[in-house]
Amino acid sequence: MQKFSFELIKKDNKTKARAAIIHTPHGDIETPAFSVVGTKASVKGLDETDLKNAGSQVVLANTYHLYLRPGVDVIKKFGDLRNFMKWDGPMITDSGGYQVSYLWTKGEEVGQSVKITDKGAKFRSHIDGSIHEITPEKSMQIQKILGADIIMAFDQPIKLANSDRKNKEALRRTFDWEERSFKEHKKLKSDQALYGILHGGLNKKIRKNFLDYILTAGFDGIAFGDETIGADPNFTAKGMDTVSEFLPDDKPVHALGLGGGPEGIFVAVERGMDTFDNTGITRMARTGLLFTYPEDGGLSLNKFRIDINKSKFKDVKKPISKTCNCHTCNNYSSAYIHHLLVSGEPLGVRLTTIHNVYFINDLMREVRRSIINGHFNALKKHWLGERKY
RNA sequence: GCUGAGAUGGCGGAGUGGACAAUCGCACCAGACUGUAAAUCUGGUGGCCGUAUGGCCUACCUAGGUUCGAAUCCUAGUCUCAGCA
Repeated sequence: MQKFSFELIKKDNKTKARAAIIHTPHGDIETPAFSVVGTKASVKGLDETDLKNAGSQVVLANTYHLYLRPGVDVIKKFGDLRNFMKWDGPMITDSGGYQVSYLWTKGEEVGQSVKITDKGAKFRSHIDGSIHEITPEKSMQIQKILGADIIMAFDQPIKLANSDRKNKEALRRTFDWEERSFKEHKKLKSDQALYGILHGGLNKKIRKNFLDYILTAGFDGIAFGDETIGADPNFTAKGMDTVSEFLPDDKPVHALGLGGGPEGIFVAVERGMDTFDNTGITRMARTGLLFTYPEDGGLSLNKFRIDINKSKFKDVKKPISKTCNCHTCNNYSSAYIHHLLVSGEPLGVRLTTIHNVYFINDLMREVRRSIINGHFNALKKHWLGERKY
């Protein structure tokens, strides 16, 4: 079984964009690459065959959700998550830090709460209300059982809406938690690659300090975190610009929750990101927002997507995209997809998800090719025109 | 044919004399969707005054009537449904 390693193939000479191969015990990831999100050991609507056909190389799953259900004991019986869900390629798991401290904002509003102390995060299960605690150590232990090739340090994300005092505390705690994650990971003698999560918002100094810490500590990779890499590409650019120039050549960089569709991708790739995950790709598919290529009329203005729910598609014979080569576009009309989604037919979700996942993977392949061939900027121009971020 | 119930906006369905341009649901339209408690969420939905906290018009089967005022009360008509035959 091959060990985890990062092999740089080609660097773009004008930007920080780079093509590489992340070698993992369960296969290679040719980067830049998108990791599809299968939080609860499932990419909603798709199985392994669908994912492979859509060009997916790696799947991200979630510690928080799988810990609560089905529980680590069940996964243990299957050896690891990969066997449980029948995915034989590389996997990433998130540490659960994001979920317990961020996704619970909604819960807090209705009286549920998460108590975060230096020890860890105490929270109530959204499934049955039972009380649980995840500490950095426990997150590492759970992630070892889940058995992904790439795992994340346990952190407490900064929230822009929070007070400076609260964020300062979160940052200090995150340093501490990541250090403890690292120690526990060593103690467990796991061959998984542990990424340190890079925080600091738009503050260049904090970001740089954090990066220095991650590098000197010896994490296997860097995960660019917090809210700055959301849905707004301009904001993403600002966040990444704080450290882009300092990213090392010998470590993979992952962008956690990179939004912004194709624009967000170009912004991130040209700032040195190798992999990224995003729930929006599959969620948008479920809600009918489907990606389109420039050849189909996709552009920044329409965010490279159409809303298949619109009644104007109800009798359109053409596929979603005439350029796309996915299973859905090769076989079905826009009208049929429109009908399936509007009628709430499960097949609709499967077909739209196949399309969006294929689209992003295809774009990533094209981006990779362009970096290797030295045409990255030309490709970017083809997609974004003269738009600058 | 008899007896009873009813007719409200695209549909279903509240309201039963002033606070009703009319609760609500669906449908429709628009928007949002970051390390997925998300096939979800938010907003709009008679017309016109560019937008409105505002104003005017047309509206609750039809035609009359009572009243300062009616979707709501009265009279007649038309239609629908249920039971009986």
